[in-house]
This record gives sequence, C-alpha cells and structure tokens, in this order.
Amino acid sequence: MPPTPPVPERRPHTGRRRNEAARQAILAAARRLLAAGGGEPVTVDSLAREAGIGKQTIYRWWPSKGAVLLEALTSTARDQVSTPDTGALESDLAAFLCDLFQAGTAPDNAAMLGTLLAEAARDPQVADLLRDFTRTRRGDLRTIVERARERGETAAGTDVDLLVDQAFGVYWFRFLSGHAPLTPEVARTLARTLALGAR
Amino acid sequence: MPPTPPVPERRPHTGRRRNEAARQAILAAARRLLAAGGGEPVTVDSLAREAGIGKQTIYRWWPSKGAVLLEALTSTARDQVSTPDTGALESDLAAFLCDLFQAGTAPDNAAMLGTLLAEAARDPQVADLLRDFTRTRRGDLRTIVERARERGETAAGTDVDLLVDQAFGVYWFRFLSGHAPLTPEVARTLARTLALGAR
DNA sequence: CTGTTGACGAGACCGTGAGTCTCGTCTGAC
DNA sequence: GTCAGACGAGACTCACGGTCTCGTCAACAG
Repeated sequence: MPPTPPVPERRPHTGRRRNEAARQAILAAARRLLAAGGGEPVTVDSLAREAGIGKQTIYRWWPSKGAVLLEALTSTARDQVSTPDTGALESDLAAFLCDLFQAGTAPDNAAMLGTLLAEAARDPQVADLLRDFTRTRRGDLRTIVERARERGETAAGTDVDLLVDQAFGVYWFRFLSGHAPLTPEVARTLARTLALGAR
Repeated sequence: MPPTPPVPERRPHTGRRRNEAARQAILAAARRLLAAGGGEPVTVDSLAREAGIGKQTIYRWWPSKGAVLLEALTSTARDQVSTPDTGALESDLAAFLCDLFQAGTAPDNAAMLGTLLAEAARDPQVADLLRDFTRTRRGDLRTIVERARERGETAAGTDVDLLVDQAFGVYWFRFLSGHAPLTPEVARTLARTLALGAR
C-alpha cells in the first residue's frame, strides 16, 4: 500500500525534498490515537496536532484520513498472526485462530479496527483497502487448509473458501457485535468443529 | 422498538394530536431512500424532503436519524426469514440459510443494511439497536439447533452459540466484504458442514 | 362558537469535521 | 545565490446532524 505520490511527473525534481520523518510521525500519531481511547473518532486535526505537522502534509501523502489509518493498522498488524505447520489440520487451525483472536482483541488493535470500520463504512476507498487486507489474511488461512488437503485430511468436495469464511466470520461477527467472547478456548472448539466438518 | 414519546407526562392531553400518517410517511421514505441507491448516504434533509414533512417531526418521534433507519429495516425484515421444522438439522439449516441469504442479498435489503451499518459505526445507540436485531435472529437459529439437540442429532459437547455464529458469521463476513457469493448452493453446503461438525 | 394547547411544515441556525487554499518559511539541487 | 517545492500554521468552504423559531392548523374544553 504505497502512499500515492501526488503526481508521477517525469520532470526533474528540484526544491525541498519530502520529509520521511514527517511521514513516520503521522503514522505513529495515527497508531497512538487509534489505540488510545475506546473508539472515539480520530479527527484529521487531532492527528495533525498529535504528529506536530500541518494538515496539508497529511493530504500530500495520503488521499484521505481513512487511508492513513488503514496504513497505520496494516503496518502493525502484519506479522502478528502466524501460519503454523504442525502437521495436522485441527492443531494448525487452533494455533492460527488463537493468534487471530488474541491479536484481534488486544485493546490497541481492537480500538484500531473499530475506528477503521467506521471509516470504511463511509469511505469506499478505505473499504477497498480493508478488503485487500482481509484478502491476504484469508490467503494465510487457505494455505493451512490446502496443506491439509494435500495430506488427505479433507474430503474431496470440501469448499475451502467456505471453511475459511466460517473461521473469519465467527471472528468478525463476534468482534463487531460483541455478544460473545473470542477466547483461546473458543478458538480450539472452532478448530475442532471446522476440522470435523471438513472430513 | 416503540418510538420514544418525548415525555411521558400524565397531564391530560389537549391540542392537536400526533399524525400517524406523518410517522408512516417517514418510515416509507426511509425505506425508499435506503433501498434506492448503492449505499449513498441518507441525510436527514433528504429524508424530510422525501417524506414531505419537517425535520423537527422526525426528531419528535425518534431520537436520531439512525433510529429511524433501523426501524424502517426491522419493520420490513421481520418475517422475511422463517424457522422451518423439517425434522432434520441439516435440512432445517439449509432452509433457514437459504432464506437468510436470499433476504439479505436482495438489492433493497442489502442497500439498507449497508447504509445502516455505516450509521451504526458512528452512532453507538444505533449499534445497540442493531445488536438487538441480530440477537433475535440468532435466537431463531438457536431454536432450530436446540430442536436438533433434543432429537439427539448433536453431540453432547456441541457449542450451540458457536455453531450459530459460524452461520451468521459467514453471512455477515461475505456480505460486508463481498469477496464471495451468498447463493442457495453455498447455503446448502454450509448447512451440510455445520450439521456434520455438530455430530 | 371560541380559546387554548400542542403537533405540524418550513427553514434559519449552530457545531463539528473532512478536505482545500493561502501564506510565509525553510531546504536542497543547480 | 536562486528557485522549486515541501513544510507548519491556520483560515476557509462545504456537508451534515441536530436544535430553535415561527406561523399554521387540528382537537378538545368551556
């Protein structure tokens, strides 16, 4: 998700150069604000103030507020979830889901996600970026399931995409609605029933 | 979800009475606008204009814009999904999920839900109301699963809540992300794997 | 019939927040 | 040294949710 350069001109660049420190300050401020409160909205003004930069500098690097927040999320969420290879589907799933639930309910990340979803609901561009993000996560889980298929652990007609979506669906549904917990025990139970349903 | 009377005074009421027609006009306008475009936001002004009433009349009957939209949704979504009783878990699930997927992806309802979710993301009160709504839908599905348990179709340790959330999770996840379809065939496959996983 | 009460449509108004514009300053390539 | 252009600061516009006011209209009391 490279921040869009405002215009990809070929003209040789003169003048003052872009300040990478400012870019990092903005992302760091976004992470702090997203993680700070229980979902209170992050405004562009507060973001600029927290980063100690001018609003215009934000819009020089990103097309919208949501794009900043999303990049702040993805740059931290990357590598918080592993794709384990224990040799058996159920234990692979259990490990993956434990990681997912833990990373996804840690207060900082949860506040980030909540704010970000509110942003995505209003800004289609952010929604697209968020879709890209979830696509890679689904890909990780697919990898696990397909390894199991190669080992012959799943029935021939198993719908891998559906299995993956059952797992993420429980996560997102409970995360959004908050009506039931996302504990490691739930992760293990879910892993067991998914592995069972795939046979 | 009775619209909150502005103040429950005991003083005998004189003066002009509330206009039920205006209330219905507002709800009808909300349904039209929600269903109209591909998620373009419904503003209070557009709602008042469409209904041919004053903004203040909206706020006399509902606490916020989101509350109106949610009532418009629930008053139409009620009774669009049945709780079949075919005598077997898998076919009950299949029927329920087919209904859910069909009602939930009909263009009108889908546009409604999308707009409503954007509203819920910003307005905690709407989020609460939406939670209530999903709670009753989960209750419907729970009924189906518990009937199966009484027939001895599920294993003793089955986590009914988790099973329910797997079903709704797939629906919401795919609805929100739009990365995969919600066809009757998917509903049947999901019903099969869920019934299998519960044994 | 007449007066009082309160809902009504219309629309001015306010606060907030996203995004743009302007300005004076500073930095680096030439 | 000069000039393009990125910077911080902050004024500005616009859209939208929600409130307030006003003149009108309908239902009840007397």
